[in-house]
Amino acid sequence: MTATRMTRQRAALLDALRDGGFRSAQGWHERLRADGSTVGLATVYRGLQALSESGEVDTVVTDSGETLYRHCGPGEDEHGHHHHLRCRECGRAVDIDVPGFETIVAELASHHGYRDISHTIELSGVCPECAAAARD
Amino acid sequence: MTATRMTRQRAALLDALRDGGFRSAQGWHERLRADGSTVGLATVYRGLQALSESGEVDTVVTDSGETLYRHCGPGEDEHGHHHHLRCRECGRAVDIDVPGFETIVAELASHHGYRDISHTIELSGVCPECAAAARD
DNA sequence: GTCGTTCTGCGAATGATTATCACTAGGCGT
DNA sequence: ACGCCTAGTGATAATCATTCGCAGAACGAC
Repeated sequence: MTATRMTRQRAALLDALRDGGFRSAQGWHERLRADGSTVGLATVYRGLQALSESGEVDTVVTDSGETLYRHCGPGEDEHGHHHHLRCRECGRAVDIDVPGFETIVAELASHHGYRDISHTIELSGVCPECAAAARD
Repeated sequence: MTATRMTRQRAALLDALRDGGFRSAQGWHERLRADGSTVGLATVYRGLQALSESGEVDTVVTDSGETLYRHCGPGEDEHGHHHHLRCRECGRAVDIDVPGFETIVAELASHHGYRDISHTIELSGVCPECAAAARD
């Protein structure tokens, strides 16, 4: 089996990840270095990728094409499909729930004969704090 | 003012674009070459970018990070914000309308105090034809 | 046809991500 | 505690989509 070892780097990543908010892979890398950990960029990418596959981090892709990562449910919610409302400025995000959306999507899909539907909802805006800050 | 000239390349792009379906920039480029036009890749990128800004093409970003382009409303529907159900296999897409979604989003946003909300909905699946073809 | 601008094409540059590969270090068995 | 085996690490090279820079070509108004 594929044993996953808990290394110093991985622990550091998980730890940093814990303070919520979306950050790019390189962003998390910087943060780790800032915290004193000597972690390679490649390792951060690998770690984030692994975590995203195991469902421990969510990922979103920005307009500019970079992938943002964020710590999410510990793992026990395999069903836990939810969405985010992310702040364009600071990356802070709140989990949201769009009632009935999944159902509507399923109906639309079958209506058109499409199968194996997957959906992505990306909501972004400016959070109260950043809006206030921007107002100067 | 910024006069937009109708060049051979741009015409060819618009023409190719007309047969619907999402394709990557490089995909459209290939198609143009296949049709006999000698167009540079950079030109295709520039053209698609311009068209997307003027609202004549829709863009979506795939998981792998490439941007797909597709001809859309001639331009008169500035309000025409709609979504797509795209086939993962052939790129064919149908326009869909998620009733009430915009409203729900607006409510959620204001509930959390977020402003200037923008949203993206990405629906993809396998269309009937491709599903049948895949079934062999 | 002439001219000023915009557009095109090419290749080089960028930026994010992934692969490579020799080396380090978890961690299980003893 | 000791060693071994393998997964993990890190620096760098490679990849891939996209953008830039610039010399020359092509629009289209006069």
